Amino acid sequence: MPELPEVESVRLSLLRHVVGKLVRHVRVNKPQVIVGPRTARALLVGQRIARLQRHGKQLAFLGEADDQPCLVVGLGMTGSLVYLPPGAKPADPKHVHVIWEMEGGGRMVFRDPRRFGRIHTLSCQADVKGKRWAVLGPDALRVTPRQLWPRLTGTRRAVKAALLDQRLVAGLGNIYVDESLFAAGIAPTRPGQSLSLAEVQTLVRHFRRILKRAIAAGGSSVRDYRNGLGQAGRFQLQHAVYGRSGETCRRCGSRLITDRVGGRTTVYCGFCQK
DNA sequence: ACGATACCCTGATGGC
DNA sequence: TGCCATCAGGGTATCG
Repeated sequence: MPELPEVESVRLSLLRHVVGKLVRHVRVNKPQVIVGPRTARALLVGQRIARLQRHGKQLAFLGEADDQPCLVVGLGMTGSLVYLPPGAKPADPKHVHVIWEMEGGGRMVFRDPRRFGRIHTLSCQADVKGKRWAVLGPDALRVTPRQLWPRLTGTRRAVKAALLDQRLVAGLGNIYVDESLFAAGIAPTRPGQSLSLAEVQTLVRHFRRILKRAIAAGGSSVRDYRNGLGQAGRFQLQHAVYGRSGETCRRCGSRLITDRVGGRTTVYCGFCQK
């Protein structure tokens, strides 16, 4: 499940292989994954990729000029973007939906078995922020407690459901919400409304720290996440609650609770999280 | 208007 | 061994 740290790991691992490179050709196997025009030009053919920019869980491929087409990729649950050096073949050719051929013979492959991922084609750079990212909240690595507090207290929903809502804050998914709420000692079921500024300060401090550590570890590979070079992450080894359903709390030793909050499986400690 | 739920989709898993 | 049900969940649509 690519969340902010996984998408950032993909971005960092792709940088050196695609930035500054001309896109020579594109092959689309599954047009349904593309939202917007599907012409070669819209898919960056003939353009040089100048920058890779991330906001929340979304990754943008930007050209050199403001008025050139751009791509915004959302990986969904099982989507991956992998760079293949000249001559290399995808580890698994099944569910390969789009292939870009780059200058020099390298290729970038979009693969997504569950097909929740999307590639948005936009006609100019202004549309990335103006259209695609306008609906998203501040990036989770940049949001301040002062920004987040009114957003969380403005809803009666469970704080977990609110944190998963990309319109309030962008980048957190099921893994990092559970990990952050555990670290901050806040129960996921608490109404957003009930959080004090001090609690939101604690929460922000913890999710910033956790996200940065996760990026340093190359993300969490729970099932099939891989970075832009096909490598697994290692942060799943440091999870305190996610995926530890029924096991004991590392802080107090009591049995972790498994519940459904915000429509998602949620693991937390009934004693450490109030 | 808000919040909860259904849906999309495939692969892994477990029970029989 | 094979079959079926269940679960995983990001984002969006739809319903109450």
